[in-house]
Formats: sequence, structure tokens, C-alpha cells
Amino acid sequence: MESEDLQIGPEIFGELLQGCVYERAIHTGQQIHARILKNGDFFARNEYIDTKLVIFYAKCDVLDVANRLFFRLRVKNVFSWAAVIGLNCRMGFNEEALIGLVEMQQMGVFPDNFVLPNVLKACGALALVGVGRAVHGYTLKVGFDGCVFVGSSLIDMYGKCGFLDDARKVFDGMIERNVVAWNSMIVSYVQNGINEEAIKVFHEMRSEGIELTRVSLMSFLSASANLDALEEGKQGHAIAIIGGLELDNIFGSSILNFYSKVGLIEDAELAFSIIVEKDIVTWNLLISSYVRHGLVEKALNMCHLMKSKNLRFDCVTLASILAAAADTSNLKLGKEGHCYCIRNNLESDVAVASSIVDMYAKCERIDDAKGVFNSITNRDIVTWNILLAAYADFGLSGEALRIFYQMQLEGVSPNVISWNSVILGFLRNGQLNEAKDMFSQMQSLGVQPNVITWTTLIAGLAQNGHGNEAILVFQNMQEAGIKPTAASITCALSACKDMASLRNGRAFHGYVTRHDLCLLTPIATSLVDMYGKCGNTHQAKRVFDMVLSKELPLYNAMISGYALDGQAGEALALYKHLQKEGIDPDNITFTNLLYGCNHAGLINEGLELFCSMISKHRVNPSMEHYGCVVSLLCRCGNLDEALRLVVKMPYDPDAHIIGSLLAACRAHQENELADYLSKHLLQLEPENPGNYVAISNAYAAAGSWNEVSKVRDLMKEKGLRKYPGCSWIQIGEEVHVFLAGDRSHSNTEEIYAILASLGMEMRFNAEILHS
DNA sequence: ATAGGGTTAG
Repeated sequence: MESEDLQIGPEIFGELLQGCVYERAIHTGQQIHARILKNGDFFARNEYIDTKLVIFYAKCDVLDVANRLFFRLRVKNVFSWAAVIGLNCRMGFNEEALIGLVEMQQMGVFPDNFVLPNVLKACGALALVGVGRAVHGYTLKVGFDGCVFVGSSLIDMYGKCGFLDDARKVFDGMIERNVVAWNSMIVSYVQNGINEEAIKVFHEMRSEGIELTRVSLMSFLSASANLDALEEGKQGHAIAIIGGLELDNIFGSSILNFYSKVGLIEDAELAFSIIVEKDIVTWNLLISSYVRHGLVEKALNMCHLMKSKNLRFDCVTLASILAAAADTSNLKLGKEGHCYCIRNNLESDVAVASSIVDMYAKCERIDDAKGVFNSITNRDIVTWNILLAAYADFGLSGEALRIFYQMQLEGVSPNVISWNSVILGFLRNGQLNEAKDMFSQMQSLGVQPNVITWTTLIAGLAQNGHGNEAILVFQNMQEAGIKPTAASITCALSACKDMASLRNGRAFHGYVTRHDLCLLTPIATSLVDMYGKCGNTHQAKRVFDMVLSKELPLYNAMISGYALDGQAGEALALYKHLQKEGIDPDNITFTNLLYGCNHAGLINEGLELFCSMISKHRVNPSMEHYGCVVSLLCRCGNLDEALRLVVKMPYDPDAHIIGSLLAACRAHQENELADYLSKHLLQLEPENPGNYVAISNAYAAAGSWNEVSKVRDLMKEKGLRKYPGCSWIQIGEEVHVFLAGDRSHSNTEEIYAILASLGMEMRFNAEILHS
């Protein structure tokens, strides 16, 4: 363009602009635009050039100029309409894109196969399947259905709207399919959680010899990650390497995401390290992965590293940090995160604000949580559910219910998670009927209980002493076609354990074996626990031996089983073995061991254990630990030492300890002290039947059966007939009650002896064997 | 036309 005299026709300028469109050369295009204006009306009012200018500015994403030029166009053809609709679509102005479609038709311009993909994209984004269907009908009528671009867009639109069958029908009906069509089908499945089908289509695509793109692999990796499909995903990674696909930050992140979701943290770290151009998403992925796997330290180190590289945290980073604070109940960290959000205006994001509420709730600052919640203006269902869950978790069922109604008044209808929390709140507060009522209400309102609803109910019933009902609910869940999780089975086994119901426990063991779930550590631990509490240490040991990598809870369960069964020697042997394996015992281990020693009368071992627990293992003794030792001392006749320990310990003695002392006093004819202790016990908890049992125990230990009867009459008078946590025996017409599972008392052998002398068997009341 | 990250319930 050296000379203005040179005769250049409008077509040349058009061609030049087209070149700028291809290159997205905004500055060159603007210079050409200037030259056109300079050349006067002959050029500037040329329809062809005007249209090209609109297309140019539209393709370069200059919205205002493109719109202004388009508005001024005298003749709007299909090309300029396509450009403007496409631009609106790219900018996310989906409504405008659809309005454009309607206007162009009103002006007599009909959409072609360049406009339709954009229109369909807008339908998908707005989930307007009705409009999408109409467009689909139009494509069939006009005969665009052979176009791969239109076909792919239809698949995508149906996929985004959740109509997978329609998407599949379009896919199957396509005469010609390119990579994008295949990819759209796979992506649709992944986005709708139908990961298995996505993987199937991916394999089909490969066997048809279609050359994969990064998009194919990214969606495949996503499906593999969602399914925890380790081998599939690794294979995808290998295909990417062999195919030499460029590993940009987006593709790299999807590999990183896969490894982190399947729990291969080291591989995720490796993927992170080889991504050259790390962006905020890359960092966030690794950080959230650390948080998900409880590696809070590593997550925070990453944040510091980000800071040192002058990268700013965004909403997602903060959500991870706040989740880390919530998980570890780290209020200091949580407050730091909260402050960062305020300083950087991140609390306007719902997800971040919700994380702040959750963080305060998990740090037991429910009032702060409520305060932040109140300040959130754009609450969504998740925000409401977080607050609801917080109240439910604390057993504040009334508050939870208030929130549940309030959210509905504000137009947010509760989902399964909301209902689950309300039910949990009631169960935590012991309101079983209210919980069950909610459970049926949700169903009549059309909200289907999921596996968590069922498990919550099972756990709640079991924990409130309704084991049989818990087991019935487990059966109902199966009848409803809900597959139990490890947690559901653990809860059911715990119900069997609490009822000492070997019959039910065995049935669940069968279930677990049939479904190949024996090797899951939490389930194996529950089985050992159940067999142990049911007195079948033989079976417990068989399950225990089957577990390959044994962890502390499993040892604790087995030790507890031996201890309860009076096999203190076995329990102590296991304790030695555990230490040889390099596992540190915890306070539960010692509770069980001390109880075992107490139960078996191993006085020296018990006292030695207590000393080594404090001095060597630095375990702060609990009331239960003291209880066992007091009982041991009482048993070996050292009442004075027992009393000294009780005075010295940093707790107010509980009913168990007083019971031990009481029995020892009666046995030593220290009746004055015994009477004092009895009185004290009843003052402590006048309505607790366990205390009457302890008093009666003490008389029984001293052989004063008349007094035992008197205490029983007193109980009857007070209406205290149910006494959880104790066992009874029947001798002729007399029923004598004893504490069972009482760690400070072990009169089982004495009872056996009495019964044997009477030629009778012992009968345990299964329901109350264990408290 | 297709692609990557964060918040809720056991």
C-alpha cells in the first residue's frame, strides 16, 4: 500500500481482512479498517467489506466494535449474523446468541450449518433442551444432519442438557464421524457421570482407528479418575506418551488430576513437576490433592512456594486452605484464610464463603459460622447444607430443623444431603422417632434416600441401643436396591457387637465373604471386634490373621476380645507382638489390656503395665485406666493403696470406681465407709440403675443376699427395671444382678462357682452384655 | 463443535 493512487478494489481489502481473520491480526486489521475509511464512501459503504469488518472484529473478540458495525449494516446476511452470534456465544452471552437466532429468522435470513453449532452451544449452556430439539428438527428438515459440525454440536447439546439417549441416537445416526464427534460423545458421558460408557466409547474409538486428540485422552482420564480405574488411566497416560501428544498445562493437569484422584500422590507430584508452564489450576490441583489425602503440611508448603514465586491465591486455593483448616480443626489457619479472603475480596465467592462457614463449624465455633453465614447474600444449597450439617453434627436437632424450614422459606428446596443432616441431628440427640418420621417424610415428598441416609439411620439406631432395628433397616436397604458401603456394614456389625448377637454377626460375616469385602481393613476390624465381644475369640483370631497389613485398631479389637474373654495372656502376647512390629500402642490399647489383667486377676502384670504406660509411653491415664488399677488393688486386698490412688487422681471418681471401693469395703467389713460410698453413689446419680446394681454387687460380694434383695426391691419401687450395662443370673426364684463389662469388677468366675455348686448354668442377658 | 481446579451429608 505504497501509493494511494494505486487502484485497489474493495475485493482486495476484503481478502486482506480475511487474512487478518485467519491470523487474528487485530492491529493489521485495524490499519486496514482505517485505510478503508480514508478511501471514502465507495469503500466504506460497501456491503461486502462491511460484512468482512464485522466478521474480523467478531473473530478478534472485540465485542463493542463488532456490535456497533453490525448494527449499522444495511444488509445483514448469514455471514455477519453467524459472526455476531458466534461472538456472543464465545463471550458466554448465550441468551443474546439465541435472540440473534430469532431476529435473523424474522429478517428472513435462515441459519446455515455455521450458525447452528453456536446456537446449539447456547442451548446446551442454558440447558434449553426444548429449543435444542426445535433446532434439531430444523437441521433434519433443511438437511444439515449430514454435517459433522452440526452432528457433534447436537451430541454436545443433548449431553449438556442431560439427555444421553438423544445424544447417543444422534451419534449412532451420523453418516460420518470425526474426532470431535467421538470426543463429544465421550465428554457427554463423563459430564453425566456415566463413566463406564465413556470408557467403552473410548475403546471403540481406538479400535476404529480414529486418531486420538488430547481432548479424547483428557475425558478418558477424567472417567478413569472418577471410577478409580487405576489401570485404565495409566494406559491413557501411556497412550499420550507414545502418541507424542503435546503436554501443555491443561493436558498435564488432567494427568495430575487422575493420579491425585486414585491416590497416587507421588505420581501426581511427578506429573506436576514435568509441567513446564504451571498455571494457577496446576498448583491448585496439587494443593487440593494434598488436602484430600490429609497431607496438610505439604499443602501449606506448596502455598508458601506459590507465594515465593509471586503467584496470587485465588478462590480455589483458599477453598483448599480452608478445607485443610476444617479437617484439622486448625482455627488459627482458618482465621488466616478468612482474613486473606477479606483482604482480597474472595468472600463474595459462594464456595469460598461456604468453606469459611464450614471451617468455623468444624473448629466448634458455631456462632462464628452462623455469623459468616448471615453475611452471605448469594447462598446456595451447599451453603445452607453446611450450616445444617454443623447443627446436626452437634446434635442440635431443633436448630437444624429451623434451618431446614428457613431455607425452604427462602426458596431453596432441600436435597438428599439436607434431609440426611436433619435425620442425623435427631439421631445424635436420641430422637429416634423424629428421625424415622423424617425418613418417611422425605420419601413421600419424592426425595429418595441414598446409601448415606440408610447408613446414618443404621448407625443412629445402633448407637441408641436399637441394634435389632438397625439390622432390620440394613435389610430394608438391600430390598430397596441400595448397595451397602463399608461404613454401612461396619455399623451393622457394631449393632451385632452391642447386642452380643453372634447369630446376626455370623450372618453379616457371610455377607461380607460373599461380596469379597473381608480384606477391607475397617470391615475386618469390625468383624474381629464383633467376634471378640460375642466371646468367640477363635473366630476373631481367624479374621485377624487374614489381614495382611495390620494396623493399631485391628490389634486393639483383638486385644479387647481376649481381654473380655479372660485370656489376658493372649492379650499381653499380642501387645508384645504389636510393639515388635513397630506400632505404637494408644490409650485404647492400654484400656483393653488393663481391663484384661483386671478381669483375669493378673495383678502384677496390670500394675506394671500401668506404670510403663505412663512413664514409657507417655499416655495420660484416663478415668478408665484408674478404674482398672483401683479395682486391681481392691482385688488383691490393698484397699488403702486403692483409696490413696483415688484421692491422687485428677478426676472425680465415677460410679465404677466407687463401686470397686464399695465392694472392697464390704468384703473387708468396712461397713461405715461402704455405707458412705453407697450414699455418695446415689447422690451422684439417683436415677442411674447401674448404681443400685453396684450397691447390690457389693452386698453380693460380701455374701449378704438379704441386702441384695432389699436393693432390688428399692429399684422396683423407683421403677428402675431396665438397667443397661449389667448382667443377671437366676438362682432359683432369686434374680441377682451384676455389672458386666464393668472394668472394675470381675465376679464372673465367682458367679460361675456359685452356679456350678447349684448345678445351674449362667444366663447372660444378651441385650445388656456390653455397654 | 470437544478439554483441566474449589464448597455439603455416614
